[in-house]
Formats: sequence, C-alpha cells, structure tokens
Amino acid sequence: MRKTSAVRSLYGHVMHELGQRIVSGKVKPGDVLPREETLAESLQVSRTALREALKVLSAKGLIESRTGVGARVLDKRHWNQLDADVLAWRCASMPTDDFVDKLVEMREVIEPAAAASAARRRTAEQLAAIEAAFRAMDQAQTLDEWTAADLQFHDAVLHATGNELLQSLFSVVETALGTFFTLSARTASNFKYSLPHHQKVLEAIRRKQPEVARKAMQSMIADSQANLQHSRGRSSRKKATA
Amino acid sequence: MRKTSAVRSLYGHVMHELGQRIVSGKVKPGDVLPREETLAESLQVSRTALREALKVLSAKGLIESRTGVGARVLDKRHWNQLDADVLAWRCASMPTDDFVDKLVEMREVIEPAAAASAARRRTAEQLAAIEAAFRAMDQAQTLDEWTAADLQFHDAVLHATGNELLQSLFSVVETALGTFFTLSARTASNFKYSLPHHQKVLEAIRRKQPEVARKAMQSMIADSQANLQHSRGRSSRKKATA
DNA sequence: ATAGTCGATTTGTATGACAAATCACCGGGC
DNA sequence: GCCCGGTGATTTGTCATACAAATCGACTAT
Repeated sequence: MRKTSAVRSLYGHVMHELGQRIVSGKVKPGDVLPREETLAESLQVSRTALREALKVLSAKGLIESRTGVGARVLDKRHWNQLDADVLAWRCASMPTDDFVDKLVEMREVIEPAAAASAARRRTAEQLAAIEAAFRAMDQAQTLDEWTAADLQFHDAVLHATGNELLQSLFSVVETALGTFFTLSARTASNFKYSLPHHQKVLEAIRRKQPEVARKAMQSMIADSQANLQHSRGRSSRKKATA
Repeated sequence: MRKTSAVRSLYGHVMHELGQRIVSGKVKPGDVLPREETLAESLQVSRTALREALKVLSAKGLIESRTGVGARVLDKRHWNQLDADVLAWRCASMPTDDFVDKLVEMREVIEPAAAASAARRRTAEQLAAIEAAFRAMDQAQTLDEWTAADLQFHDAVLHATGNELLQSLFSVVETALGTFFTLSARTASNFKYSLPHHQKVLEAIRRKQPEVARKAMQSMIADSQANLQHSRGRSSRKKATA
C-alpha cells in the first residue's frame, strides 16, 4: 500500500477521522457538522488544523462549507469516489458485498482494456518492468512478498499503456486487489494459484497480441471473482448477483 | 460544465493559478516553490489563504510540502490525473494531440462498457433520465443547448450502470467531450449529426441488449474520433496515430 | 577525515481578531 | 392576514503574529 497520507501530520489524522465518519455513514449526507470551534475542541486540535482537514475533504467532494451556514455533508453523487482515501475509507470496515461487486466490475472494465492497450504500445522498458514483477511473484516466499509483487504487476501493465489517465485508475485496482486479499481464503499452499494467469497476460503483452492479452486478463479476473464467491458463500450464504 | 471550484473564494484563485503553472509546465517536477511568505506576497494573499491552496494541490498529488525544505512539485506519476481540476488545467491551453488521443482512449474504455452495464442493470427511472436527455438533444435549438443535453445523456448512461465508481469517471468523459466540442468543426447545420448514434445507444439500453449497446457506443466514439481527425488534419497536417 | 553539534531556514500549528455572508426573527406597510 | 425589508446573531473566510518542529548545511572537536 502507498502512503495513506493520514498517518503523520495532525491535520491528516483529523481528515481521516472525519472522512471515515462520513463515509461510514455515522454522519449522513445533508447533515451539517458542528461549528468549527466546537469540532476543533472535540478533536483536540486548533481551528487551523481542523480547517485544513475540512478543506481537503471539501476537495474530495465529501463536504461543502458555506459561510454563515456551516459544513454540510454532500450527497454521495458528489463524492470523489475514485480518490484513494475515499476508497480506503469505504474498505476500512468490512466492505459490503455490493461494493465488492462494483470493484470487480471496475476491474473488468479497466484491466482487460489496459492489457490490450499495453500489448499494442508497450516499450521494451515497460515490458521489462512487467517481467520483473512477474519474476518477483514467481519467487515470492511469503504472502506479503506475493501481494507486493502482484500489485506491482498490475501497476506495470497500466503503466505500459502509456496513458497516464489509465494509470491513475491504479488506486481502484489496488483497492480491489486489497479487498480480494482480505476476503478470499488463501493458505500458504495456494496463494500462487493465479501465477499461470499472469503468465498468459505477460506473454501476450510480450508478443504484442492485444486481443489475447484482453482475454487472458478477463479470465484472470473471472477466476479471482469465482474464488471470491466461493469464500463469500462459505462465510455467509447470500444471493450471488450473477 | 460544473462548478470549477476556482471561481469564488480567494484560495480557489490561488489554487487555480498555481495549479495551472504546474500543469502547464511553467514550474517543472522537482522544482521547489518559493517559500510561503514570499509566494503569498507575490500573489497578494495572506499565508493562510496560500496554505489552503497548497493543501488542496497537495491532495491532488501535484506538490508535496516538507518542513524545512519547502513545497516540491511532484513527478507527473503522482498527479491525480482524473481530478476534474487537473483535467481542466491540462485543457486550459490548446491540448496537445497526444493528450486528446488519451482522452479518446479513455472514452473507448469507459463508455462502451458503461453502456453495456447500463443495458443490463438500468432501472425505469434511469432509462427515463436517458430518454429525457435524448429528447433535449433532439429539440436543441442552439449549440449550447445541444452541448448541455449531450453531457447529460452521457452522464445518465454512466448513472444507469448503478456503479458510482464508474459514474465518477464522468469528469473524464466531460473533459473529452468538451475538448471535442472545442476542436471539432461544427456549424449550425451539422451539430446534430451524432443524434442517430445516441438513439441506437438509447434503444439498446431500453431493450436491455448489452452487446448492442456496447457496439453502438463504440461506433459513436469511433465516428466522433474520425470527425476529430478530419478537423485536425485540416488545421495542421500531422501523422494520424492509428 | 569524520562524527556530532549548533544555527539558520522553512513548514506546521496555535491563537486572536475582524470581515463577509447567511439566516431567523421581528416589525411595519399593504 | 400576508408580504417585505431591516436587523442582529451566527458561522465561515481571511488576515496577522507567534512559536514549535523538522530539516539542512556548515562548523568544530576529535
């Protein structure tokens, strides 16, 4: 995971706290927050630090401050849903099943297209980065090493499209993979099961075969979703939204 | 266009000014900005207002402030490329051809998938919203009315996917359509030429035919890209990156 | 030559004050 | 009775100042 931007710096803690209250639904859209002085006191910080947090939350579309009125929580429609912090806050507590479905859908939209694009336009260096990540996955000894290399692989594919707008969607992929790691049942023996899928993607990108790469990525995602449904069914028997 | 968030409020102007300086390349990644006191003075605002602007720019990934060192412009890799402000700043001056290509690629990734998803999951209300937008396009008298209705149509399709993460990508679509409107040659007589394409998408979504909707959206984008290439070739003869 | 220390520089946070915008209440005019 | 405008209270927006904390570089002692 990247710097979650909330660890250090007083205002970061405040932002994190308020952001989670909003995203988790403890304060709902339409609600107005307590006035700054009160809020600052209850959070044990100065009005300065609080205001910096509110400013950033405002930039993320979570709230809107208006003079004379106060800071109002905005409707979810206005939230910057692709923001890394917002995504992280939504996954802070166990994410709901339908949110996981939405993350999977995002992967289905983004990654096969990215793989195809990468197969078309990759440079030698970009291919080398994907290969390096694949080797790291192959040689991973622990779950953490595997996870890091896996993220690196998917990031490298996005990077190989040469489209920085696509690459910015990595935060979504990262969140999706992260929840997958958390939710899916993995043991020391099977955590490398998706290595062949990755290899097919790598090969297709190496050989510059866009449609092969797209299909390979699609089946990798489908497989990981099936794995997820399996774990899900085990913990709580619910409808599997086809 | 939506509230560009920079019009009112002192700090908004400062953010806009600095953001454009960075995105336009007047200050490059790796550069450190002048110290806050100096910068505040040169922009005619207090250090408070300047710092709020810097905080938001930092949230957008454009800069990083470190105590004792200063605010350093980050590498483009860290920029929040999907942020509505960042996109707007990149289009403030005439966007480069390769950036336009990237916007088109994003549309090709996002919108056909969204149309297919909408055809699968749309509710009656969501369909009604798309129909309303289509009617507005049909009855548009001026270019502005058409533009507004067109944006509304594409937003409604994203909304009909029921996936708020997909809908957040509207800022990208909005920017792409905006540059298209700016760059493409349109006259009073032909600005409705894409109406049939929109109708096909609408019909497919109405009939819940995902693959038909996907294809229809694909051909709409291909057509608009062809139109763009045409205008482009007219103004400056350059290579058409297939 | 190297490690440690000290001072200069710059951002981070706190505090207090006032300006500007908004809202709720109240009173007068029709 | 109802609408309109004024007025004061409330809350955020901006400013100025001060000091704490972190960083960097140069100097010194060994």
